[in-house]
Amino acid sequence: MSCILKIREIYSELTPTEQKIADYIMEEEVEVTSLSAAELAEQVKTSPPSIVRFARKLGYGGFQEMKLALAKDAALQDKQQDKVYEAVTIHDSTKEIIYKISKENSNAIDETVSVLDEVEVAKAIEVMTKANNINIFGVGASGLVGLDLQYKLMRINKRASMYMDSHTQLSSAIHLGKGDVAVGISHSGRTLEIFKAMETAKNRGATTISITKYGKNPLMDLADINLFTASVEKNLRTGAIASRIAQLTIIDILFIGIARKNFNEISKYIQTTREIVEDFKL
Amino acid sequence: MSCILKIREIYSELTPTEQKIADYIMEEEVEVTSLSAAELAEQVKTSPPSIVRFARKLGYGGFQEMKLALAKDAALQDKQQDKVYEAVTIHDSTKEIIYKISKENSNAIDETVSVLDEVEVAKAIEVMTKANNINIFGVGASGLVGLDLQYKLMRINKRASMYMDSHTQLSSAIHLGKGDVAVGISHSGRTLEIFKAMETAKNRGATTISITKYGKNPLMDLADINLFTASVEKNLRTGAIASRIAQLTIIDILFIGIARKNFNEISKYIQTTREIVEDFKL
DNA sequence: ATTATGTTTGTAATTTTATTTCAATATTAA
DNA sequence: TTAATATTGAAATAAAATTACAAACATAAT
Repeated sequence: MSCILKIREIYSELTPTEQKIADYIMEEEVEVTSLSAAELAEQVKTSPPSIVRFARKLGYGGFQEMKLALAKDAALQDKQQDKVYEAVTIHDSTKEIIYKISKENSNAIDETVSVLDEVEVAKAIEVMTKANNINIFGVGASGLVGLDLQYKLMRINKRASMYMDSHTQLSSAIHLGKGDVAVGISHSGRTLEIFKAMETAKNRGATTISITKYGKNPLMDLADINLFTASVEKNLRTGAIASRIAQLTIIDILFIGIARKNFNEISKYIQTTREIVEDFKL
Repeated sequence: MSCILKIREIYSELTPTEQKIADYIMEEEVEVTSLSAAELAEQVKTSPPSIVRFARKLGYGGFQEMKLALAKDAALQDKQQDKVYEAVTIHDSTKEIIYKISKENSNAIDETVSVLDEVEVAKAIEVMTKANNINIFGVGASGLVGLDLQYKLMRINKRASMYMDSHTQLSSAIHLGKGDVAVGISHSGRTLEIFKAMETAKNRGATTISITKYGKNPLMDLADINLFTASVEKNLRTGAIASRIAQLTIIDILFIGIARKNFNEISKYIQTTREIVEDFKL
């Protein structure tokens, strides 16, 4: 565990002097690394022994050991700093674009993992595995994500319908019922067509799953199960860059979760698909 | 720069005793952290002053400072270990699936960056920016990636044709000529339809860009510009999980690269698109 | 209020550790 | 071979961490 975290944890049971030391370390985390026990004592207006006792209380062998732990913390923090990337500018070289875009996409994945509720994912996998019919709704970039999900499900003999236009979406939604599942994909969670189709599906008794950005929005309010993506989007205000990667990561998780449940059958299907597709290869 | 890297860099200009110290530190990197200068000297069969001189030679203020640097190195190394993920198994919990899939996707991006040739990317951006017509070819999962590229280009008023079936692909390819660009997406680089369409495009004088996994394959042999994705694919042998994320990252890079070239016009288009799309929102 | 008890804290002594000085030794060039 | 230079470690020194201990403080019981 990180040193700072340890400090926070036992802060309340520290003596006044120790709390003063804790305050200083939490404030000046990095600087402490280059201080001696006596110097630190001077900063905090206390004595070297108190510093050593403090280090011991945190579970370290002594001040020296605590300093090493703080250095490690700082290193990881620096690493974290790499995440603070900037948007691409007109003056960026190709190299910089490659770096920034890849970072942005990586971050989208990491942050999505941190907002994704594991219980909701498990529920989604459960209902999709048991579903009679699966309907997927999405338009624009989210539509492509929906197609991806449909295509993946098809490979494991799990039929799903995916509609990108509003009329077909509503026509299809109206025939859903109990035991069916509707998946609505919309980054904003405010896409009118998707909302209407999902509303219809829900009224008909289908279980509804939303894939939207994190935060309150009409679609997640409506849906039974909510899967969130991180909402970062920095580049050129174009939208649909990092958000799509995040959505696809959720799709992958759902797919693998469903595929895993009946692994043996499924690997047979995949093998067959694979062999047939191979015939078309050079 | 990491301490070990510094050592390697100046290794040849170290004195015999210093090289012995260097050897020991490179071997026992982590352990050194908990040793005093005298203890380390004993291990290496030398004296404390030599240890201190060694640290100074690397640019540190003293042995203490070098130890802090080594601790930081170790922390980062531990972090790196996170990358060694395993494929999902039937027994994995939802939590493990989330973790493993996200890691796999992150890694696909990182590794793609490492195989992607910056010069080829720059060339691709250049020819696509100047192209009269852009034709995109892909089938299956790669077809969805192609659609994504088409959709993105459309948003910046750069018309591109994307065809998912072989007949239309060939019919379209035959009308290409000099100044046109054909983009062929195929993970294996061995998809027959895509190869035929790209061959036709090339014969007609169009510039051809391939997006395939890293390594020799027919499509990259044919194409003028080759963009490679990392070829990792561990999960359930299903294909099209990480590879798709890698392909999309390349698409993002191309898109941003093209969009950047005429930034002002483009942000106007995007703004307009955005406003119109907003009208359809809740 | 006063005393006994235990805790907290800093001073001073001690120990450990790092660093510097310097002379012995090894290496290199003339 | 010899002079100049570089390398190295023993001993001395300086700096740092740690310990021992007693004063100061807080708390509870009388």
